[in-house]
Amino acid sequence: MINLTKDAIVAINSENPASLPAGQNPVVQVLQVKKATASQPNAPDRYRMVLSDGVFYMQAMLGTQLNHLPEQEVLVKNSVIRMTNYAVNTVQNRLLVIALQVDILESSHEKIGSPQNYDPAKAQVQPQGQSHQQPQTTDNKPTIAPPQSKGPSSQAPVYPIEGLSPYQNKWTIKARVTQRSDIKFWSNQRGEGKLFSVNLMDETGEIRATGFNESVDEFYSMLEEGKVFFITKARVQIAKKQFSNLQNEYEITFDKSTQIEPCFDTSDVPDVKYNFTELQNLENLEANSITDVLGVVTSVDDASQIISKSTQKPYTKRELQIVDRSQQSVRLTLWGKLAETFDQTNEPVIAFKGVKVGDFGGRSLSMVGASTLFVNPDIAEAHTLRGWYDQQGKNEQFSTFNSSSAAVKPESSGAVNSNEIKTLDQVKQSQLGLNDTGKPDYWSGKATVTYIKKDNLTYPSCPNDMKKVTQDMNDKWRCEKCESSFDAPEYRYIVTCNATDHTGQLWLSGFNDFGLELFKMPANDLQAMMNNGDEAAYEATVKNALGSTYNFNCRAKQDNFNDNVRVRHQINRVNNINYKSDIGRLCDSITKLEVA
DNA sequence: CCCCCCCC
Repeated sequence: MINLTKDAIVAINSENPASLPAGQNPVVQVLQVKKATASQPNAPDRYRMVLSDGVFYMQAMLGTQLNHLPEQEVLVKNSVIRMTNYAVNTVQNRLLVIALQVDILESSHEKIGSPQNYDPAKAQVQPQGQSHQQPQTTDNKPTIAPPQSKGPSSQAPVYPIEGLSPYQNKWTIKARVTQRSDIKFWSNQRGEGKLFSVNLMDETGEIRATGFNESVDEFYSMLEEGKVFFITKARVQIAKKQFSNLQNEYEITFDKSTQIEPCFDTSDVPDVKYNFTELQNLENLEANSITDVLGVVTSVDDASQIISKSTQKPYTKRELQIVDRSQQSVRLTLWGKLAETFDQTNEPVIAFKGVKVGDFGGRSLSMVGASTLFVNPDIAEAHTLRGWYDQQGKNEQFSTFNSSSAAVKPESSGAVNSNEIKTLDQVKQSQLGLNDTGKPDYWSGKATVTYIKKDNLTYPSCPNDMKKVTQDMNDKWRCEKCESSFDAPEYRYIVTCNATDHTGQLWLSGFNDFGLELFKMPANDLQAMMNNGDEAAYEATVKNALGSTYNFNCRAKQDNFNDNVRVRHQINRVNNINYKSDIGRLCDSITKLEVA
């Protein structure tokens, strides 16, 4: 037999929630649970409830994070629940409970008692906000300590971020600034102004807050990253999810009445929380999703300028290579001021929060608006990674994602860790590609193109599937694979070349991407020179490509040719030499020679 | 009231 908490409704409505018997989390019966009419088209569903202690009942709402309970019919009419975390606020002069965390004690139970509507006027309850939060582990802890300072903290009780919504307007949050943007100036048809935003976090959740114009002057310098503040009297609005990757349906806008003051008792306000994805598992995430990663930065490119195709604006970018214990390496792009000022040369461990997963080159990462990075964070995972990398990771091979097959075949990726650059002689001596399994080996090497086979450098291909097409009797180009005909083929490169380094030479074959890099023009253009009889231009283009030096990323695979086993080296990708990091690599190998 | 997050 379940007992409802005696006088729970009176206590909840009183100014002193701790007056609950023995400070317990109230056990109440849900007399009704119904989906509320949406206030806005894209607003999340909200569930209204009527809660009873057997004597009185009152209106309540369910925190949206608990929507799954009624949706999965775990919480239904007449369920008995224990509210382990809830908030009370005034909406249109009526008191409303928002259940933030509940235990379902009984899913369905007969109605207990004959409760009456609780009338706050009769009970002389002041219609003012209340907050009540108790750790789930103990039933006897007092409620949140009353704020000591004047100003915002005395305006309204401290309220969990998770419980904020447009339905209540009297609250104070106690939150840590986990990220602060630059001040941004905008100008459009509707006017101009400046703004900034911060990410705020407490034990229960995160929310983004934005300040415009005067609020920038008033609050920007104060809201330093990492510090904790009491914030009150700001607007809570539906978040535009397409622009936010924080886990909150709402966001805050500071306005003229907003009050913010620093808080020095910060022990209960968490730092940034991470939910790291191992780099190898990035292939399981969808492109454009947002995640956190932790990696050792093994190389840092120079900053460079790109022009956005859509806005024609220039942006500074800088690419890093990061690795982790999943033996995976991935490229990560920094933008703007961060790209310009990033200066980390000692292979730091960096925690990235809220980076965007892209599918360029298989998988890539990019910092976006709400992303943050933390160099050498003092968290357990970072220390573990540091130890592993220094002791063994730095000598290991890392897989890279690659555009054709990384997402489905991790074994097909290869090493491009600059530590793993092999000489061509090493490639031959270690007989890469020759093994019993028939599986390819992957290698990276720095070499110079010294010879290119001039005949059959291009082939006419099908625009649909890149397969070779042949000219039929009607001068149409026919693809046997997709059974279509075309007026003209799309020429693609198929390059056979000789690559040389200081230890020897090797035949390599590469395809269209390599040809584009090598000749700086589409295969159609090169073929046109041939077709137009401009053999000199053709020759000059090929000759001009000789002497190109790259870091080659190759696949070595054996095949049988006239009963002879031989190894073919196919170019997966070439990278231009980053001279700064290449010199570092050469210096390292000189040091190793000296030691030996 | 911004809301672009880029490029290979």
